[in-house]
Amino acid sequence: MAIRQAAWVARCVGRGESSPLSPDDLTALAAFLRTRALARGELLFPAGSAPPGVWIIQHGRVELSVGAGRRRSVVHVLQPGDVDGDIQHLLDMPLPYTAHALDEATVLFLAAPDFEQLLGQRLTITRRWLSSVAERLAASQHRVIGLLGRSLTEQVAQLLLDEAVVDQVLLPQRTLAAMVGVQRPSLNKVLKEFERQGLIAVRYAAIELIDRDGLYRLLEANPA
Amino acid sequence: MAIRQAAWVARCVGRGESSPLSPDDLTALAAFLRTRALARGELLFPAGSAPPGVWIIQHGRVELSVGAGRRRSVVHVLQPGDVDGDIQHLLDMPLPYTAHALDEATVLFLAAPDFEQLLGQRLTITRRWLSSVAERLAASQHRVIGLLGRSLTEQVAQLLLDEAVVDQVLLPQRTLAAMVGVQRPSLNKVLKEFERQGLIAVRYAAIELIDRDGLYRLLEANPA
DNA sequence: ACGAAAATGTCAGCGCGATGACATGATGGG
DNA sequence: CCCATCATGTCATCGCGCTGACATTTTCGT
Repeated sequence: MAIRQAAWVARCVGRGESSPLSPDDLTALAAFLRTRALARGELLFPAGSAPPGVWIIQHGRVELSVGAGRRRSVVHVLQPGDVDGDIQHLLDMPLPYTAHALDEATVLFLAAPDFEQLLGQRLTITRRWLSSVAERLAASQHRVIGLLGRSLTEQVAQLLLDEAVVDQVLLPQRTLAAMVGVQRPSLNKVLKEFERQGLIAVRYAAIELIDRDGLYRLLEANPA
Repeated sequence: MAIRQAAWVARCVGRGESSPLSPDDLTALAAFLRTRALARGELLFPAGSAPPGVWIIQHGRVELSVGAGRRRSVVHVLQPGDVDGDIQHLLDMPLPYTAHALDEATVLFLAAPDFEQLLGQRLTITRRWLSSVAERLAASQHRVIGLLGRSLTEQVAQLLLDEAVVDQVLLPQRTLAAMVGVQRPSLNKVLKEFERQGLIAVRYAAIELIDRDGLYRLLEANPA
C-alpha cells in the first residue's frame, strides 16, 4: 500500500524519462510518506511559517493565497500530484503564502529530515525532483509573461486555458478574480463577454470551456 | 584557469552549505565550460529556439524579453552569476523569451550533453543545481505576488528594491516600465513622485536609491 | 422543505494608466 | 567637438477597471 503511494508520487514528481526510479528508490520513499486528511476550508499552513517538510496533494485541491479580504490574491491552486513546501525548505525560508483546502482533501507528507536524506543519498530522486522544480519554474515564468502588459481579456483567456481540467474550471469567480489580481465585477464582465461569443459557459462556481481554440486565438493575436 | 572559472560557478550556482562540491566535481565542471563574449546589444538567443545548453553570466547583464515595440515586456535581467537555459533543456521546451546583452558581456556555456552527464553522474552537482532552480522559483513566485492586485506605486517600489545593486538600478526607464508591463510615462510619474519624497534620485539611465526603508514601508503598508 | 450562505449579474461614477506627441537634456562615436 | 542617438520630462484626451452597492439565483445543511 505504501509502495503504491510511492509509485504514484513517482509518476507525479518530475519527468519519468530523464530519471526512472528503481524499486529501491520507491521503498525508501514509501518508508517516509505520511497521510493527512483535510476538511473543506481547513488550513494546511499559514503564511510566514517554516515548512516542516514537503506536501504532495493526493485528492482535492489546495489554494495558496496572500493577503485577505478585498486584497486577497491567489498565487496558485494545487491540484492532485502537485508538490509544495520543498522550495522553502531547500532555501530555509518561510512560506510566503497561506494554504487552505478548497475541497475535502488528502495530502501526503514527507518530513524535512527524511526529504533531506532522500536528496543526499539518491541521485535518481534528486534528478527527478530537479525536473519537478523546473516544471514549476517554467509555469511561474509563463504566469509572469501572462501578467505583464496584457489586457484583462488576454489574462483571463490564458487563466482559463491554464487552469482548465478536462475543459472545466471548478472555481468561483471570486477566486478567479483573485488569481489575476482584479475585482470580481471586472472579471464577470469579461466572462459574460466570452459567453456571448460562445467561447465558454458560465455555471455556478464553474466555467466550462466551449471553444478552446477561440480562447487561444485571443492570446496569439498579441503574443506579448 | 578553467578550474578558477569552475570554482566561481560553484560559488554562484545554488547554496554551498547544502552540498559542497569536491575538487573532483570542479574538475569535471571545468572540463566542459566554454567562454563566449557578447557585444552590447548582441543577441544571445531568440525566443522559440531550443537551448543548446546552459549559460552562466560572467560579466555584464543579459535582458530576457518577450514581444517587441510597445508590447515588449522584460521578464528578467540576468546579472553576473545568473544561470539560464537549463530549465528549458530539462523540460525539452523552447526558450519562451529572447536574450540580448545589455552591456558588453561574457557568458560561460555548458553544452546540453555535458550538462546531462554532470547531472546523471554527480549527486553533489545535481543537488546544488536543485537549490539554484529553487532560488529562481522563489524569486519568480515573489514576482507574481508583487504583480497581483498591487498599485503601480507598490509594484515600482518592489521592482527598485529587487533590482538594485548597491543601491543603484542601472536601467533606463523604458526597460523598467517593460518590467512591470506599463508605459513609460506612467512609470516616470511614479519615479518623479518618489524623487519628490526623497526616496530615490533619478539619473540618466539609472536610479539611485536614497531611502531603502522608505520604499520598503510603501510595501509593508499593504502586504497584499 | 426551508432558510442561511454563497455565488452570480449588474450598474453609475470615478480615478488611474494608456496613448501619442513633443520638447529638452545627456551621451558617445567619428 | 559635433551631431545622431538615446533618455527624460510633460501634457491632454480617452478608456478600462475599481468601488461599493444591490438584486437575483444556486447550493447545501438542518
